[in-house]
This record gives sequence, C-alpha cells and structure tokens, in this order.
Amino acid sequence: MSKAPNAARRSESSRRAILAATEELCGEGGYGRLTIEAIATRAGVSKKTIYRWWPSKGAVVLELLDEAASVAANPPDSGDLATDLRALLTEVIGLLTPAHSSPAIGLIGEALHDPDLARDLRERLIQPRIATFKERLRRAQETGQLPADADLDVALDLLYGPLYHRMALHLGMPDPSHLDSLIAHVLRALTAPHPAGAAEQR
Amino acid sequence: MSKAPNAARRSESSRRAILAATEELCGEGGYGRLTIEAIATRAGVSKKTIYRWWPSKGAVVLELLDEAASVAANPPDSGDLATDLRALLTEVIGLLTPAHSSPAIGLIGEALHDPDLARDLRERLIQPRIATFKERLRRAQETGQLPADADLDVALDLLYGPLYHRMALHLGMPDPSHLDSLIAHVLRALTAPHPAGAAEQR
Amino acid sequence: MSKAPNAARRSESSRRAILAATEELCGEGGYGRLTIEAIATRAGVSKKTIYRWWPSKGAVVLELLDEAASVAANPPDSGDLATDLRALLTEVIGLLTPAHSSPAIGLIGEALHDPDLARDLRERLIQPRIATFKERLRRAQETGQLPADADLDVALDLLYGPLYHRMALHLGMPDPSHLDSLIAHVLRALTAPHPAGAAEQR
Amino acid sequence: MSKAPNAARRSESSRRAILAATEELCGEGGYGRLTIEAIATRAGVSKKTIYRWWPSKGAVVLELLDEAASVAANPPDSGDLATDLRALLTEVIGLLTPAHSSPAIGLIGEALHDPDLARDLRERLIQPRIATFKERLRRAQETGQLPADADLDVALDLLYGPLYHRMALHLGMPDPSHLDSLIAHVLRALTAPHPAGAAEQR
DNA sequence: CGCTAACCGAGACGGTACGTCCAGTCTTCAG
DNA sequence: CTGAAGACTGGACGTACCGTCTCGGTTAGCG
Repeated sequence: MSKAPNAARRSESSRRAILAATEELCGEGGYGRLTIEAIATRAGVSKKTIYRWWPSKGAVVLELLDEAASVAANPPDSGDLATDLRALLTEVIGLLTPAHSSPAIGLIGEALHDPDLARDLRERLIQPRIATFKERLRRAQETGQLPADADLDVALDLLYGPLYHRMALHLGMPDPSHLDSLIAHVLRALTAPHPAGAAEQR
Repeated sequence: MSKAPNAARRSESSRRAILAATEELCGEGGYGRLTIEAIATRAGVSKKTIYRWWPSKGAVVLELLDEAASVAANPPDSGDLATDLRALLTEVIGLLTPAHSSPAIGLIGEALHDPDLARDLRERLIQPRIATFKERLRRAQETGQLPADADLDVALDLLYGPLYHRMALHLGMPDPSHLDSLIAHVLRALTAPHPAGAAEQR
Repeated sequence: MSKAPNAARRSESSRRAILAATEELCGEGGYGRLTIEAIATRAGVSKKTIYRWWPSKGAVVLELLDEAASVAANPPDSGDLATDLRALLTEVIGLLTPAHSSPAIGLIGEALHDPDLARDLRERLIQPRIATFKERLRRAQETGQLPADADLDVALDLLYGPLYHRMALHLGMPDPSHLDSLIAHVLRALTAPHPAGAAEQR
Repeated sequence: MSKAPNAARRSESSRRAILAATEELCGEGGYGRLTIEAIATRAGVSKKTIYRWWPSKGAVVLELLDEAASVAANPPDSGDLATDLRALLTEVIGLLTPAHSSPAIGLIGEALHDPDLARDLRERLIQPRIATFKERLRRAQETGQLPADADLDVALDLLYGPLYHRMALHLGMPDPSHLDSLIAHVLRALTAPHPAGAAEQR
C-alpha cells in the first residue's frame, strides 16, 4: 500500500503467505476476530514484516479482496441493459454476502472510522466498479436505450444504494425478483419523461 | 439493554452521567476513540455499573441516540409528498453527518460485526423511521399522489439506499439539489406506467 | 466479633447459615477461594448482615473454628507426661492438616498481615491451648516429673515450634515416631542437669 | 520463575526495574499492599512483561529475597557451636522482622495457599539454609561436640521451630537471652544420654 | 397493642486489581 | 546487514470482590 520502502527486496513468498493466512483466518473467525498477531503467526512471519508493507489489517484484507476479485475493465454487454445491470449488481451482492463473515463488509465497517483505509478501498475496489458501471450506461445512451441526458450519478445511487442500505441495516440482500423490480423501477425513472417540474422546483 | 436485572433500583443519576459522558467523549474523539473505561472515569462511575446495564459500548451509544432523536410517530404531512420525503431524508442525513465523528455511523460500523447490537439498532432506531416513512407513503396512496399498487419497499430502498451507499463508500451526503433529483426520479419511477414487461420477465 | 451493635436482635438462624456456608465453601475451594460474596449467596443472607457482625472473612472463619474445636480448660492427665503432651500436640496437628485446605492455616496466613485478626486468633484459639499446655507442665512440676525451675516458655517453643515450622515451610507434619522423638528430646532438655554454663555465657 | 520462554532475549533492565520497584513498594506499604499493577507502573514496565516472567507477585518477591540474601554455602565455623547456631538463627530472625512489613513473612503467608509458590520458596530460600545448618551440625559431630548419633532433623525442628511458631502466632521473635536459652536446651537434648526408654516406647 | 427502631434479604454502587489481549515499536540473533 | 522471531510499552478489555449504601419488608420490645 502507499509507499513501499523498497519494493525490490520484498519477499514475494512472505506476501503470499500473509495473504493466504489472512484468507484462512477470515474464513475461520470472520473479519472481527482477525488480528495482525494471528496473521503473523499463521503465516510464519514476523509482525514487523506485515507492518512494513501494510499500514493496517484492513489494508491486508483489501489487498486480498483486490487480488481475488479483479474487475473486467470492459463491462458485460449482452445487448440487454437490465440483464447486464443485474450481473453487475449480483457481483457486488456476492461480495457483501454472507452478512456476518464477509471480509468486504468487515472492511467497509473499518473504513467507516479509518479515512486512509476508506480512500484505498474506494480507489482500489469501488472506483473500478463504478467506472465499469457508468461505461455500460454510457453505451446504453449511445444505443438509445437510455436518454442522452439521463443522470448517471443518480442511477448509480439508485442501483447500488439499496445494497448498502440493506447491508448497513442488516436487512438481507434483495432476492432476485426484488432485484429485478429495483432495476425496472430505476430504468423507468431514467426513461420516463420529466413531468414538468415535479420535484425540481426549489 | 433488554432485560434489566432489577430496573427498580437502578440509579437514574448514574445513567444520566454515563450518557452525558458518552456524548462528550464521542464529540471529543469520535466513536472510534470511545472506550468504556473513559466513559466510566468521566462519569464518575464504576465500569461494573456500565456493564451491569449495557452489553457493549455500542449499546450505550444507541441509547444516547435513542434519547436524543426520538421520532414523531406521525409523519410530517405538508400536503406535498416530495417536501415531506425531503424532510425525512434530511433527518437521516443529519444523523449520518459528519462522516468521521457521527456516533450513528460508528454504531452502524460496530453493528456490522455485532448481530446483537444490529438487532437493537434496527429495532430502536431504524424501524420507527421506516414505519413513519411508509405511513407517509400510504397516505400518499390514499390521496392518489401515488398509485395504489406502488411498491413501498422498493421506494424505501431507492430513497434511503443512496444515503447508506454514500456513507459506506465515503462519497459525501447528497447535496440538496441532488437530493431533490433523487426524490423526483423515485417518484417518477413509482408513478410511471409499467412499460409492459420491461424487466419483469424472469 | 468484638462489639455487636445489638446482640439481642441478632438472628441466630442467619448466623448458623453463615457459619455453615463458610464451612462448606472452605471445604470446597479452600480458605483462599473463600469470599464474603460467596458466603452471603450460599447462606441466603445479605452481605450487609455478615459485615454487621464480623469485620472480615477471617473473623467468620475464626468463629467457625472456635465453635468446632473448643478446648477443655482442664488438660488431660493420664499420669504420663509424654502421653499427655502427645495428645495436646496431636490436636494441633489435626488443626493444621491437611496442609492445603485447612481453614486454620488459611487463618494463620491471613493473620500474618492483619493485626486485628491476629489478636483475635491469639486470644480465642491460641491462648487457651497455651494455658492448658502450661497447666499440664505445672502439674508435672508438682509431681516432680519436671524440675521446679524448668522454663515452661522454652518448653512451649520447643514443642509447638516444630509444628508451625513445618506448616510454614510445607514440610509435612511430623509422623508419630518423629513426634515421640521430639517430645523425648524436649523432656530430656528440660530434665538434664545444666552443664555448668554451657551456652549461658553471653 | 522456572522455565523462561526464551531467557536469551530477556531484558535485564526491565528485570532490575521490576525488582527495584517491588522492593520500594514492599517497604512503603508492606507485602499486603503490593500489587502487580503498582509494580508495573513504578517500574515503567507493562504488566505483560511481569506476567511473562513470573507467575505471581509472590514469585517476584521471592526472586527479590533470593538476590538480596544469598547464603554462604559454607556455614560459619568459629569453633563454638552455640555461637554459630546463634548466628544462623539470627539471620532468619532478621528475615522475619519486622512482623508486619517483612516481605519474607508476606511470602510465607502467600505460600500457605499457593503450592507452587511454596515449592519455589522451599527450594530457593529454605533448602540452602537447611543444608548449611545441617553441614554445621555435621562438622560438630566430626569434632565430637555432638554425638555421632544426634538426630539432625530433630535439631532443625527444635531450633528453627520456635521462630516460625512465634511468627505464626505474632508472639515476637525471641530476645537474645531467650535465644541462648533455646540453643542451650537443644544442645543439652542432643548431648544428654538417652534415659533408657523415656518416651521411646510405642 | 401499636410504634418505632433495628433487624433482615437483596443487590446496586464506586472502587481496585486482576489476568488477558492486541496494537505498534524495538531488539536480538541467525543466516 | 537483512529479516524472522519475539520481547517490549501501553492501554483497554471484561471479571471478581471489596466494603458501603439504599431499598422495602419483617420483627421485637417499649411505652
């Protein structure tokens, strides 16, 4: 993360052992039970070695997730927008499941009070997904599936929002039919003619 | 929380001192820096007294928030649905601001890995707001501002979702115009005619 | 102990329950594990009631021992001095056995850093035994079994000393033959003619 | 005590600071007031460091005493047995004085209900003194000052016993003349001819 | 024979110390 | 002369008892 002292001499085998140990321990006790001490012991590595390359346990987990789930730079494009959006959302639902042992959720929880981690999380895991998502919508605008003036930021909020809403409030991820309903509503909102003023006054 | 050993003999003055100390300390160092030890010291109370009545620091903070922001059982009803929704959302935005020292956010973060706390949080802070929200929408259905078959759960997800989305990803709360835009989109989605099937297939 | 607030109204049943609970708990976990809280709970009595009548757990245990092992004011007198001494010493050995769960040993340990308890212990348990012991020796002087000028304080030290020596150093109580040997040596010391000065110089 | 995890890396400066703090605090408040917390604070050391190397506060105090008062392996030998015994006993009297703040007495009190500590105490403080004592008596046998068949264990009991007797019962250590009298009696007992049977029957 | 003072149980309270855990830094030693 | 092993300070954790302190609810004995 951030500035490596001297990446040239970094031991790849230690790095792998640390990430592997992190994955195991995360699976065993969940993110909450995870400690740097335990990672070091399990990986057969000194704590110092971990602190040398990562600023916090969150950063280690972040790197783990980053490796595991790298995003295709190119969005899926089946021709059907709803289908592709469903695929994109489903991937995120996968990351946020199961509620009590998902490393991603642990990471998000930690990032809530660690701005540095939050920044890394956003840059490395979130932004790529957002970019992919917007790219897909942009293509939909090009093909006329969405109006050219559709607000993509609003679309982002409306589509991903429910997932985080439900994560934060432990409400359970939307089931497939609810997910389809959400997508349908959002597409309708983006497509429907602006009813002259509605809530735009102010 | 839940079943007090013998609430009758509970010292109200200790309880008040604890909540006051919690509020102060939360303001000073944020939820993350808050410790039971510090609360006890500041409140002039023994740790045992805290543990006797609350299972965790999260529970104390929850009670603090619960007292501070009790919800009117009756939703606002100015006649204009968008206005009332804006008011409801703004209240939650207030709870989730500022990002790095809001006790509510700390609480949500903690609840992510503490199911007991999550349950209390949901029951005591969240559900009342959801109920109020749905009640307002129900009235809107009665007055014809919303179709009778509008899916209120979807409305909930679409309106509150963006707030938690932005909280979780440290994206900053929506500014007023963005908020209005969100509300307008959602109302459009709920009101617009279902375009024959769109994404309902499956 | 000492000044009861108003002994008249004291509940005998509580007193008995407390002593009984103390005995049980002492047997279960040893003196070290004994706590006022546990006594109160087991006896179905409030802690206040214990503190009202006894200044410390040591005092409770002392009263327990005092009741259990009251000394005959009159020493045994079989005619044979060694036999009677053996009986007196054996009684004390009984109190100091078994090494790790004897309430008496616990009490002595506590008295080592509690002068008040030490005083009570001496007055109520020890002095009566010393008096009895000396009384027996005095009779032996009268019958000529011991010289009239035998130093009874030295006899006390030499005969009881080894028991406390062994208790303090966890060396195990003397077995019967060793005990007899000790008695024989001491009687010889008291009876033998003073070898003109020997160690009396100074 | 016993098996250090890896004594090689142990910080000698911490060890010294801990023992020094222990000595100070013992002097200030007596063994009873001594706590691990206070030692750690005074020594500028974390509690963990104390618990890493010693199992209990007793063990720390034991090490302190062990360093302070190491015994000459060779007993004093002035030629006069009584003189040398008086010296040996006086050293122990020094350890057991003053009654209410002697660390040694605190240690003995603790050992009464802590078998592990008792064992260490015996092995590290007591046994060496016993060995020295017996060695001196053995020499006395060689020079004919004591009969070859004198029972050295009995001598040990009779000479050291009174000290522990008086410690346990808070009777005050013997004054010099009483001490001389004790020694004289014991030497007489060991030297006097066995009066045909006396208490040897049984 | 009813008042009132002390008892009683229950257990909450402010405290002190316990022994454990983990964070993050610093030191030692082997390769 | 690097890096693993791990000892170190620091500080919060949650627990156990301490001895004190209300609470109501009996009793007991005096007036």
